[in-house]
Amino acid sequence: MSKKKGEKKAKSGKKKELAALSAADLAPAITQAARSVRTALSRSISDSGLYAGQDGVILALSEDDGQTPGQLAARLGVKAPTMTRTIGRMEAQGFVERRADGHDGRLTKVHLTENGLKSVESIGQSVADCGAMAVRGFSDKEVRTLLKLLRAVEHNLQPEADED
Amino acid sequence: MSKKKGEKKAKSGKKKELAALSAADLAPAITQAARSVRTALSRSISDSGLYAGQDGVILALSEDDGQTPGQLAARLGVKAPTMTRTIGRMEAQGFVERRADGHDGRLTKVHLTENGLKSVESIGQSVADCGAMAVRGFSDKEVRTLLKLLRAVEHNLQPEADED
DNA sequence: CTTCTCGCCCTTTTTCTTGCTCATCGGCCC
DNA sequence: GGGCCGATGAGCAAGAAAAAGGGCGAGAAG
Repeated sequence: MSKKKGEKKAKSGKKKELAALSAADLAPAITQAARSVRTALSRSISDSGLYAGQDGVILALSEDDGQTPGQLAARLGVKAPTMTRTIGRMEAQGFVERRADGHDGRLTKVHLTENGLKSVESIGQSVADCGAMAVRGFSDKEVRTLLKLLRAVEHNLQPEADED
Repeated sequence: MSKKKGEKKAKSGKKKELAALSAADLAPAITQAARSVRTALSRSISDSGLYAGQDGVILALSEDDGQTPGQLAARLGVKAPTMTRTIGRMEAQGFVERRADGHDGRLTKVHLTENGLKSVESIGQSVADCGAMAVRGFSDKEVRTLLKLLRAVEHNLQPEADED
């Protein structure tokens, strides 16, 4: 697998190399952008008493209450163990609560508590505010383009959903 | 699905609200996309023996060897303590080594070891490969647009660089 | 037809890492 | 000597992978 491209600047004269260079820059770019978003969002929602990554659980539950950890994990794009621990912490914080499903003993339904329900709009506002700050100066078309490309990237990187 | 989005507050009915909704979707989208990139990259470089986040150190050092932790942190967009710990672990793994600067006692220069130097091309290949997979099906123009928007987002979220 | 066992699914636990914030220590410049 | 900058340490949390626990259902056997 020794694909010695040698020096990066040793271009073979193919335009594909230029695209490859851009693609190589994409991973760091998206990582840094996500870190910035994460940090900004973390500060926005810290006054609500929760941490980055918990906001998605609140919002997902506000749309469909009583989801299982697996559903939440799939919806938010994280692994099940991560969701389990996040739920456990949010339960300790009093935002959500776990209820055993009567029909399937292996299922656990996650419900918003009153406290969690009250924080929904605050969280939504913080997320929207953070997003608005991120796209400050963008045209509406640019925002939609960014959104579309982001989702395409996410779709391209799904290991299972490789329909190519 | 009962998506009662307009239920939280009575909006004023301006077209700006539509943009706000897109902006609200941006934070989750970029977070999930970054998670996918991080996971894919982590698997790509795991056979090189290092973890996600360490690749940037290797590549940055391959371009300019002997940088200080602070320079690396600024370059990779992480905080100094994070870089310190990452460097410490990579030093234990044998990829980099710390050397005290003779002129300034408070500075620490980070250098690539022979082992680290050998992994440079493999890492660069993994990053490029991951980026290429992420933008599969994208036109060259779309890739550049995504890159540009990503950097603009990052710039918008810098607390210090608030030139507004 | 009943019952038991095996396999699968979902959840949870554990261990590793990155990343941030706050706090500390040490060396340099004024 | 005092302030400042840079590096480091401690504590908190997310996220991933590997593995364990428990329940449900289907299929085989009586």
